[in-house]
Amino acid sequence: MELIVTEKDNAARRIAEILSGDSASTDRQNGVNVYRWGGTRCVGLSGHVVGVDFPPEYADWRDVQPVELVDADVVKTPTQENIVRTLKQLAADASTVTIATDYDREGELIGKEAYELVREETDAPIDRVRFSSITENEVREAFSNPDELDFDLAAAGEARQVIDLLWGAALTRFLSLSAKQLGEDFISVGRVQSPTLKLIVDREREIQAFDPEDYWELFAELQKDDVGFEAQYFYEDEDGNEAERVWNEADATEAFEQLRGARDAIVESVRRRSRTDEPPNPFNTTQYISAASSLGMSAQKAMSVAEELYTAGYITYPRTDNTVYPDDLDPEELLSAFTQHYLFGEDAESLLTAEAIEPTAGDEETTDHPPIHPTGEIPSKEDLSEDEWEIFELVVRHFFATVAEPAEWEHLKVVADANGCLLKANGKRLVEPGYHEVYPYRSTAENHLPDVAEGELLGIDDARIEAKQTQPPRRRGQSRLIEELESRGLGTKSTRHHTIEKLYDRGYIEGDPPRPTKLAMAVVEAAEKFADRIVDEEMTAQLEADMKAIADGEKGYEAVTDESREILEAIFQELHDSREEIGEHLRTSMKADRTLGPCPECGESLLIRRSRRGSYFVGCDGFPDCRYTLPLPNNGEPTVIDETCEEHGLKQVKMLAGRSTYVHGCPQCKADEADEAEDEIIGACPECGDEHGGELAIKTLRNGSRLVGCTRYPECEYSLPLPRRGEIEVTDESCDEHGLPHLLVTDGEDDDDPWELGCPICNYAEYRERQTATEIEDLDGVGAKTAEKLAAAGIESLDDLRNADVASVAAEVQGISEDRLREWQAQANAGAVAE
DNA sequence: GCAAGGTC
Repeated sequence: MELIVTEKDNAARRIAEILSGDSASTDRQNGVNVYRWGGTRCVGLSGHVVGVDFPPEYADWRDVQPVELVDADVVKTPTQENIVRTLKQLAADASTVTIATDYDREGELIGKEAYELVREETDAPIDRVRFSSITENEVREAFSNPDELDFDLAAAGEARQVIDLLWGAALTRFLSLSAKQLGEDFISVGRVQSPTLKLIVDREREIQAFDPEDYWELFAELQKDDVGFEAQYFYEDEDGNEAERVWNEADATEAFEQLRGARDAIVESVRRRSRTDEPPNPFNTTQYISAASSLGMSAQKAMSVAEELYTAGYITYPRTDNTVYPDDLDPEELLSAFTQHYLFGEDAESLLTAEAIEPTAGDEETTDHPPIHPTGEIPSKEDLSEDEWEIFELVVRHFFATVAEPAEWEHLKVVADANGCLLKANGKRLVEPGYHEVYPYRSTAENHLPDVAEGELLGIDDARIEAKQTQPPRRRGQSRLIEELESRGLGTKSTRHHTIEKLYDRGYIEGDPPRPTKLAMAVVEAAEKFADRIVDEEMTAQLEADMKAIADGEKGYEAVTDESREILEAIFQELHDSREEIGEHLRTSMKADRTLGPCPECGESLLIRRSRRGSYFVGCDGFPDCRYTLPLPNNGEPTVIDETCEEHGLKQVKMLAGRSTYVHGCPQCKADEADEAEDEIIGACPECGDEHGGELAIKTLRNGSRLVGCTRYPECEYSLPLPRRGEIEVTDESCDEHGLPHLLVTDGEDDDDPWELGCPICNYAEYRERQTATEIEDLDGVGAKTAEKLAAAGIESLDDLRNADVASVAAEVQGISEDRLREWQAQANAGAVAE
């Protein structure tokens, strides 16, 4: 039997289709797809199926000195046991094995991992094929000219794995131990995440150190006949450049007086030029994320939607660095796939009428995957969620744009002299819309100026002066950060968005655009002082150079990893004496991130704390001497924001709970409001009204939540949730079914359009129903398609998922692994706790 | 429980 091993199931299926001429059948073995035709079997891995780690005796952080990790062994253990078992079973019966993992460094290493697993079972020959896209020609060509595994290239990847583990684990443990943070709030550092964090911290330092400068700008309205247009004052600076900002007030006032005295303005010059506006290059991952972000999608969301569309077969693989379409992509053919479509048809037809179709191309041509483009298979809009359709359309239109004509703009610059003051006005007009006709994501705003000629006299009106200040540099948004990481060679197409997400999870950044926490500033400071390499992007550059040397056979794996161990060892010698100091610095900063302000009872600080049961509350730093506390809401993670409550001098609290993130405000105010609020009785309790006379009342709790609850609480726990915000009004209307009055919620901002909540029992029932309908799709990486598949397997709500037998669901649903399901199950359970 | 890199 001949065995073919690919990097992922999707690749295995497509290769099987090509090589078998569509005759392959699918078996499930240990829950893994195995494609079979004739005497051939083809199986897909799931990326790395083994992982590197320390031997078990290093597992306990308290028993092992972090420095001991520097010289510890590193062992490989299976992480995807079902796949490893299947691979070995297949290998035992194989007469030849072909490794067909992705054509890049990590693919070579994944191939070597498969090689070693196969070698445990058989001496059969193992060869390697390489192809840059899974198309009939490329695949057939590759399989008719098999090559050998490149062990040097794989060793380069192994060196990276080991160095990342040693540095990451040893320094992470050191920092966590020194700050006595061993639980889930450990303090992590790594070769990629820490320079990324430093990038964010450095920008924050620039902002903090920024000293604004005053300047003035002058404007006037020029008029030709009845048409007015704005013009701006400018002058020639010392370097002979055109400048608009006047840097001292006296000059500005003088120029303004002069401008104000102008009766008219004479046109000095009119310059027209045309500018070509080139269509975008094919999408790599970074550019795709960036485009999706201008549609308001986070990097994480953009990637999970793209993965959905990819697994469903509508777009190509979404993780790629490539910005050049492969030769075998026939743009005409792909366009033809859209000509019959009710939405895309017209655009596709018009693009096909061009004389020659020449796609744009970027600078990066790689061998792993083609740029992201539609496959030609078109989903119906109803089958996709809104986000999925939006992204599908983006990818289709982006492909259209890459084969469309450039646009042409006409720029017009008018310079006029007004009483000795020079004024300029810029106009632009889109002469040839070109690719904009099929790609509506970029601005085509025009600025029309009237037709004026040199020497013409124009009216002048409305001269004004504006005092301004220079602004600090802006924080980078997520997609801007990812672009920055790419340009600095940090991380990879598949990891950059995870890196950012990790910084959020670790409590290093908050908000959007991300801002560093005090802890992040302290971690970067500590690292800069004692282990500069870990926050320096140079470490990646050096590693890349070493990996290249290993791949080229110029350096050995041992030499590179030994050298790295020595450097790390030296760092630990430095760190040794500063442990206390570093720990203290980190702890102080962490506390600062959680501090609200003075305790009203004792004057110490009020902090966000966590009870032993895991719920958050506000407690005094003077505990146990001072036992002052305030409650917090029980959904989400509290975080301190900059706004301060003037009455209590406490910073406000924001609750991070994914989609339902909200500002809780000052916890003291919330508690006071609840203490003052009177319960308002609205009817009998449906649980205990008949028997015990319990009544339902609208209640406000000290943690800010409101509910309809029984007056016999805690004997009777019947309750219905109410919204946190807005004024609740009890109306005269009542519910036929439950006998309770209808409620009206008036939000301060939107007085005219109150929310008719209705009967609280009916409202809650409807709310639950809506929840169930969308909750599955709220899980990471689940889109409409996957939700549909899960529903077909009987999983329609989070409750279903919590109670599901993962193994049997995985066996029933194609393309969803047990691991994935387990992750979702964990998310569903975490959600249950948060509720 | 640590990293970063695959994949889902």
